[in-house]
Amino acid sequence: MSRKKAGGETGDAPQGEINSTIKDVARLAGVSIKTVSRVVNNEPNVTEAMRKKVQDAIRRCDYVPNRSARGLAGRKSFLIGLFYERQNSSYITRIQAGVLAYCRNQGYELLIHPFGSGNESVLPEIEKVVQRSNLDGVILTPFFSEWTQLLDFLDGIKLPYARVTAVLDDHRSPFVSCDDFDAAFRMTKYLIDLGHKRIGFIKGHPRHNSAAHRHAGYVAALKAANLVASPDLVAQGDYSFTSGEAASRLLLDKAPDVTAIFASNDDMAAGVLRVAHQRKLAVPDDLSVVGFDDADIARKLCPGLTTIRQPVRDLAARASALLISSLRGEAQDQQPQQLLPLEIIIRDSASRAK
Amino acid sequence: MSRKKAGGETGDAPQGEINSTIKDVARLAGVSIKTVSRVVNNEPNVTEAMRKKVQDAIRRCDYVPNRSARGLAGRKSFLIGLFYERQNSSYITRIQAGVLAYCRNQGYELLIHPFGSGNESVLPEIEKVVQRSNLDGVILTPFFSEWTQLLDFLDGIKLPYARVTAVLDDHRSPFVSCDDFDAAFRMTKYLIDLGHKRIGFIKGHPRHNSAAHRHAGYVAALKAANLVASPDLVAQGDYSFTSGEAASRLLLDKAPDVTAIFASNDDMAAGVLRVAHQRKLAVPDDLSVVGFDDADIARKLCPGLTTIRQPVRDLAARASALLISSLRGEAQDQQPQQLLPLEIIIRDSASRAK
DNA sequence: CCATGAATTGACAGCGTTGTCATATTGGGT
DNA sequence: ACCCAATATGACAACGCTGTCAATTCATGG
Repeated sequence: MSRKKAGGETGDAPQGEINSTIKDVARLAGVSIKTVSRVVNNEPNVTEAMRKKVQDAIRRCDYVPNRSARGLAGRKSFLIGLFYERQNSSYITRIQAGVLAYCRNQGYELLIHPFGSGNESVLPEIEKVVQRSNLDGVILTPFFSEWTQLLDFLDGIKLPYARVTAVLDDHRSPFVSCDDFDAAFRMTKYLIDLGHKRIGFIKGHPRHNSAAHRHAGYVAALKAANLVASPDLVAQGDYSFTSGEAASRLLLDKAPDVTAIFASNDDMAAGVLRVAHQRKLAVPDDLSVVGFDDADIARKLCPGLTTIRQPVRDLAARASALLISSLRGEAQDQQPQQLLPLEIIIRDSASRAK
Repeated sequence: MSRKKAGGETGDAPQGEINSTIKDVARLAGVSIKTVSRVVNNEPNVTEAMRKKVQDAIRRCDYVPNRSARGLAGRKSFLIGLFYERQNSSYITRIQAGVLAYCRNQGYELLIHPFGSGNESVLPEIEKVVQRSNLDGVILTPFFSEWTQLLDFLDGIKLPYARVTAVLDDHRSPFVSCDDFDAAFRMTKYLIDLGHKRIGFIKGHPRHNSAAHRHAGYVAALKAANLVASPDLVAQGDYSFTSGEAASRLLLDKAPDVTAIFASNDDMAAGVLRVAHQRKLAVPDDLSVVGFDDADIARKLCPGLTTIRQPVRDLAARASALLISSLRGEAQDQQPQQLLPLEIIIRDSASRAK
């Protein structure tokens, strides 16, 4: 921390050698440190002239407030946590990007906290982390964002949180989500419009709300087109690649006449591709395959995967905004619950049914 | 921060309602706060009996030191940064996991800092981040770990760093690396042993040292087997999927008789797979393809990609250990430069030459 | 021109630690 | 027993900032 500054950035700033403190700024501006503090924190009741003068001094001595001192005095840490399930790198990388993009500008730093999959045994682990990390708030992604026990715990210790999650009807805290149902509906309709009548579906992890919504969208689209939604056409997966392989084998055995398979995420769709390859089914000629998420892998598979793009980065940024504005005690200048649109990305893995 | 504790964890700890401070511990143990501080920080000159007593008190009132106060008083932040290039999610997720695994236990928290690709324009951005974030040290991954200008900057401000990087011969700071040359040599030899004589190679990003080492390993293996290392067999890539596609097209045009292609990483290998698919070349029957990294995607492609596994997590954990021990001012109890082994992972994308 | 309340500014006491230095306390060596 | 060094412990002042509240300035109406 008390490090030397890089020398001679802008022709040797006046006081620019050592990390300057609020006192230096105050002296330079000829005001009290409290006034500097007011300007830094955008507090009201500072005349425009004063604000200008102070900001100028801040710039001149390259002042950056000391996080520790701020935290100590103000009982805040300016640290927010991101809880997520280990794995799932593409998704989480994008979440991180979104959160960082917003938080940094707001003077908050991000502490990432990958945990094992949500079950009893991680709860104590989470408790410990929360206690040590000194967080001002956290951002939750699925499955954590839907895990009642965890939410109860956070509510209990009054740790503010915002969530990225599937649509749900609790009223616990702000959240941001996508319309999984609608997107699955549209994707299914897209396949139907391509002439497919027997469309298989691989469900996601039963614990994730998104899995149910996506499945419901699929069923609704079939119904809307007067197609039968037979259980033979559906297999259970858990959003993992291997579960996609297993489910598609099962599906292909139960219903060898399917001409298309809609996997609830891209990893499972990759599993379907693998199985199709093993069984000498050409994709998309013999079998159309579509996924969900538009993960990194979707464009790298061959054929490129037709899928649904989640605006993950934006979801994360909005969740951050929600969290930070609530940390600031600001009135909800944003709606506490937001629904973002999903976009179908057409690549090469689905084609007209023969 | 000054939050209530979760109620009634272990039958209502004695003083456990509010976050307790060092004073509470001192009172409970009947000693001065300084002594508590000594115990917490593992300082010498504390009798065993005293240490026990204090540790017991700490446990009884569930004490966790306040990060901000520690930072302020000790001029440390207990925050370490991880700088990396945006993109490349699989690799970076594993790096994060490795760093976290080590740092958390040591009482350090991780601040992640993705930046655009290293060029002049990110340097100021990095400077700003360093200044605001209050880091005690940073961990660098390629390309940043090999970027002289950045290292100069960090040296200039005396910010300690440790690196994950390709082998290099500077003596600037500790680093951890893998033997890219050797692994590439062995992989090439593996292909040669499968009977391949015309083996194409796709180079990585010229700025990364690993790219040169991998290429050198390939060339050396060919030479060792008395095969010609013709320039026709080599194409330039930049570690991206699209560059893999482009390079393999070029390669296949220049040297239509290649029976195997060694791509310098898995993303580019995925690009090769895509092009092979487009050109109706069956992999591995018509063309063997191998990659490097064992990224997430390697096992999800079809066919599964034969590649080289980097112990990324371990690399990151060791770099963290190096950094933290230097932050503590400990004598180098570890070698400042470490070389980790690489392992060939055989899947289904390479087979005996016809 | 003065009184009044609102807006602006400042003085100062913490916040919870660690660093420094002074003060016990201990264990040998005579 | 007695002295000295070494070891253990404690008192207290920072660290750089924010919160509180008092002091000052300003605008307004009488």
